[in-house]
Amino acid sequence: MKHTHALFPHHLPPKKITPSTFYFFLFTFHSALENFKTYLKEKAHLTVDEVAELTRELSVKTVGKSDFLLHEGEVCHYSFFVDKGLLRSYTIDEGGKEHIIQFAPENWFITDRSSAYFMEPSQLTIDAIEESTVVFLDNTFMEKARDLSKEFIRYNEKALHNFIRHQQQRINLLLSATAEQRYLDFISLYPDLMLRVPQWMIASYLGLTPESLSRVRKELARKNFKPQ
Amino acid sequence: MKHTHALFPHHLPPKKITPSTFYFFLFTFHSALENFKTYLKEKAHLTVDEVAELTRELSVKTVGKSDFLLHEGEVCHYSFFVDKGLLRSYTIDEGGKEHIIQFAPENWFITDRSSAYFMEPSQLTIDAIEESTVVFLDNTFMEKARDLSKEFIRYNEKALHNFIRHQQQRINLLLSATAEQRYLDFISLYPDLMLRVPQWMIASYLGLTPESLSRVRKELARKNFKPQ
DNA sequence: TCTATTTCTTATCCTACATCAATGTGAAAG
DNA sequence: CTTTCACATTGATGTAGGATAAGAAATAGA
Repeated sequence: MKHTHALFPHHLPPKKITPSTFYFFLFTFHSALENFKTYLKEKAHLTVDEVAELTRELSVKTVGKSDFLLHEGEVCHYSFFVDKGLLRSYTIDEGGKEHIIQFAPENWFITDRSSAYFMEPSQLTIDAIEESTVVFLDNTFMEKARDLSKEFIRYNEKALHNFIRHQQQRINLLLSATAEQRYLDFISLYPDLMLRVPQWMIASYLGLTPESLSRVRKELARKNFKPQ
Repeated sequence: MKHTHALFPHHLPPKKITPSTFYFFLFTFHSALENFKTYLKEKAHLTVDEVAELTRELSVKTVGKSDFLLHEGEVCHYSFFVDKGLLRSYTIDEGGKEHIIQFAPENWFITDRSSAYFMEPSQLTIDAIEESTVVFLDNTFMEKARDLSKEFIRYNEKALHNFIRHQQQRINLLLSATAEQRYLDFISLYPDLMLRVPQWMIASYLGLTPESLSRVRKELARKNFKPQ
C-alpha cells in the first residue's frame, strides 16, 4: 500500500477521503498496473514472474489537466507509461512559442530519451493534456529489466529503432511535404487524437499556425475528404 | 588477400594493373582497415583481440564520385564506415526532388537504420559525393560484435541515443528555426563540410532552395559573420 | 442556467521563402 | 585561349503560410 499517496493528483488533494473516493483511487492504481503488466507480457514477451519482479516497486500517479511531469532544464529521470489520458512533450523557442514534439495517448510511452540517457538537462517539457493515469518508470527500472531478461533487451532495441524510424519519417515530411500532406500523415499516425486534441496543438505539432491548419481543413472539406 | 578485388571502384576497373596501382590499392585497403580498427578500440573500447576477431572478414571498397551504395526500395544490408571521402543519404519526393538526410565524412557511419533493422525496403538512397574508401559492415557484423563484447553493446546503445538526440534536434530546428538559424547550426555540426559540399546540397539538407541559401549567406556576410 | 474563457474560423494584409530566368565565375576539357 | 560545364549569384515575381484582429462557437465554471 506504500504508494497509495502518489495516486492523488497534485492539484487535488481531497479534503476528506471518503470511502468511495478511496476505493476509486485504489481501483485506478490497480487497473493501471495491471494494464502495464499486460503490456509488458504482450509487447516485451516477459514471463509472469519477470513482470511481477519488475513491477513490484512501481509508482502510479494521476495527474490533472496541464500538470507538469517534466520541466525544460531538468534532467529527465522517468519514462512515463500512459494508462489513461493524454500527455504531450514540447519545446519552447526564444519567442516563447511551443512546438509539440510528441503526443502520448493510452499505452504509449513518453520521455526525453536524450536527457534520461545522457543525464543532461532536458530540452523538452512534458505535461498532461487530459487528466491522466501514468506509470512512472525510473531509470533503475530499465537496468533491472535489462538484467532480468534478454527478451526485454530485444524489446527495447526494437522500440529504439521504431522511434528512430518515426523521427526519420517526420524529418522527411518536414523537409519535403506541404501542410496538407503533413496533416494527413498526422491523422494516420494518431487517428483518434484529431477529436481529443485542440487544433492549435495539432498545428503546433505540424509546424503550422492554427489559422493555417484551419485553412488546410477547409480545403480538405471542399475536396470532400473523409478521415477513415 | 581474398578481398582485394573489392578495392577497385566499380566505374574504374584498371585496364592494366601495373605494380604501382596494385600497391596503391593494397595500401588504401590496409590503411582503411587500420583506421577502422583504431576507431573500434577507441570509441567502442574493444580489446585488440576482439577487434582482430571482428575485422577478419570485412570488405573495403573504394567508390567513385556519385557511385551508389544503396538505392531507394532496396533492403539495406550494410552499415558503411567512411575511411576517406564523403557519402550522403537522401530521399526523393514525388516531384523527383532530393532531400538530403545525412552527410558522412571521414570516420562517420551511414546507413538506413530502419531498413537494416526491420529488413524493409529503404526510403533512402546513399551515394558518394567524393571518391571514397568505405568499410562495409554487413548485418552479421553487428551480431558477432554483440556476442563478442558487452562493451560493444553499450557502445551501440550509446550510438543509437546519440542518433536519436541528433534527429530530435533537427526536428526541433525544422519546426522552430529560420533558414539562417538552421544554416548556422549546420556549420557547427559539420564545420569542414561547408567547403567540401556544393551549396545546393547544403540547401537540400536544410530544406531550402540554393537561391535562398545564397541570400542567407549574403546576409550573414553583410552582418560580418565569420564561421567558427 | 448563464457567464466567461478557451478554441475555431474568417478576413486582411504581410513576409519568408520558392520559382523562374538571366548572368557570373571558376575550373576542367578541348 | 575558348568553350563548356557545373555551381553560384542576382533580380523579378509568385505563393504558402504567418501575423493580427475580430467574431462565432464551443466548453467550462459557477
